[in-house]
Amino acid sequence: DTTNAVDALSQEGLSEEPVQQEKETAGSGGGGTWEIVAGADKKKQRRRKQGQRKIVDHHHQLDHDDYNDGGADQDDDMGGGGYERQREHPFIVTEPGEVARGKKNGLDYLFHLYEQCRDFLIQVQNIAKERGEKCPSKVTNQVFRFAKKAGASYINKPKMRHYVHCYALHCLDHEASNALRRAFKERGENVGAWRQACYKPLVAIAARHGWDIDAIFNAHPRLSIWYVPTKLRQLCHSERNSAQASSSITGGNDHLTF
Amino acid sequence: DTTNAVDALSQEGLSEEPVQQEKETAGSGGGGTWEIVAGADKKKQRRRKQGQRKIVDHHHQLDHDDYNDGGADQDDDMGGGGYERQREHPFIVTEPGEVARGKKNGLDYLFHLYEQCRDFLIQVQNIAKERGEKCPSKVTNQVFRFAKKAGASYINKPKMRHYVHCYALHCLDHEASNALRRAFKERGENVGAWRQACYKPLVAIAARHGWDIDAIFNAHPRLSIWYVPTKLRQLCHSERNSAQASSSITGGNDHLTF
DNA sequence: AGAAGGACCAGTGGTCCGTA
DNA sequence: AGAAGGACCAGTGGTCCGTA
Repeated sequence: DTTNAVDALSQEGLSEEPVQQEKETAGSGGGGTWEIVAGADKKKQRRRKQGQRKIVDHHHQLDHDDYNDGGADQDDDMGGGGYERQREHPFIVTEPGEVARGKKNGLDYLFHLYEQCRDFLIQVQNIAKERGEKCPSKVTNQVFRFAKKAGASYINKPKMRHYVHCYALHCLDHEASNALRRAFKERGENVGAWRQACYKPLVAIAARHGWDIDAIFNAHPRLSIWYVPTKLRQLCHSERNSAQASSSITGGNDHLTF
Repeated sequence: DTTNAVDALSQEGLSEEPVQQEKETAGSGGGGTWEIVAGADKKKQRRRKQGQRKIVDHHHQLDHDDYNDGGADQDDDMGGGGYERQREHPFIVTEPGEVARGKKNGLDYLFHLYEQCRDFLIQVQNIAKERGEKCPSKVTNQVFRFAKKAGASYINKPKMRHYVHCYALHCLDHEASNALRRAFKERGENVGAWRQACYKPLVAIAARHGWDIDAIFNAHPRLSIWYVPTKLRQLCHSERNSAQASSSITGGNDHLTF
């Protein structure tokens, strides 16, 4: 029931950013060898590397074809002159069934990405079983790599992990999820605000199920393949503790009293 | 039912080896800087580092007490003069119930280590649940670290992983496991030979269960906390393929024929 | 400001191989 | 030779932060 019709929900074309190349590390001072010897704390330095100034690589403008294989129409302001790298359009809060207009993607499309990842996982699992190899039960790095190789370059780990709990609400309480989307769209809230708001109803669901958020995820066939996000786990934990504290004050009958 | 009585099965005292210290890396040639610059293939080199000659560190003989905290009786030949580091006695093939004599450990003791690991896992799980953290379902590095901190220095990952399939046979077919031990003891075989022989009956069990060795492990409450060893998985896989090939020749009714 | 994602990092699973 | 285990390494889960 993962319909391909939903693919139409994604806006054609992608957001763009200039492709940039890291500057050659040619002698950024005087004695290059000294830097290697002295750079004992490599870990700190590795991060800082990114901070070095970058320049547009004009060579790549020549063999343009090697890079522009996406087929997405480049119908907009490339006036800058630099070569453009593509990013997905940002999400906006849409009602169920609503297609985002302009250079935006809607939430049905977001949730569709989770279904696509599931499909990729199933493929990875089938290949693993065929080969008699270890078979992942969750969406792992291996699955993200597979998705990328299969051409789904718009799927990436940080994005999928970022919205997992939103997808969880969508799975576990479709009506509540839809209502939340409508409310936040009406109020003109941005995606970040909607995303934050998804935590609360999930914590309420957890409360009704003995606070076992792992069991809740695992009990749902489509959700069970996703790792429980750290923040959701932490919220459930601290909320459980608060709930126990207040119920023990009011004389509630949990294991802390009597 | 993890009885403490089994602890008595381990021989008191431990095998010993001199404590040695890695030589200072002081100028192993002439131009130290060149080595760093030229040593592009670090990964190969790191292994080789271990191969450097080592010397006994006589300083440590002075503050002896800091190291000799094990309490195991040092009643044997320390004649060498070097400080002694402890190792577990090697295993020998023993019958069920038999206690190994001399500086050896028996197989009941080996299997008892698996039960101990299970206890440590349960403790780690309880702590994680209490804190609302991710809860391991298998014996992970975290569990081995916990065991070590708890004083069970004789438990380590390479050893436990090495004999997992032997423990699997012990769990899944106690009678076959016991019979194998008696046979190999009688024949005077060493532990390595017995260990190798444990694979075959496991593959036979897998054959009877549709070759799904993961499902077999997971179905057993004590075995499910252990990762399926790579070699056992591979054996099941290749044996399944051979079995299918031969049954399709004989006209067997599996999914490859008709 | 809000947002997408490359790339980093601490700690993992797996086991080699230097040790005795 | 047979065996125990320190320590290594490739690839993981998790997410920061440089990018636009």
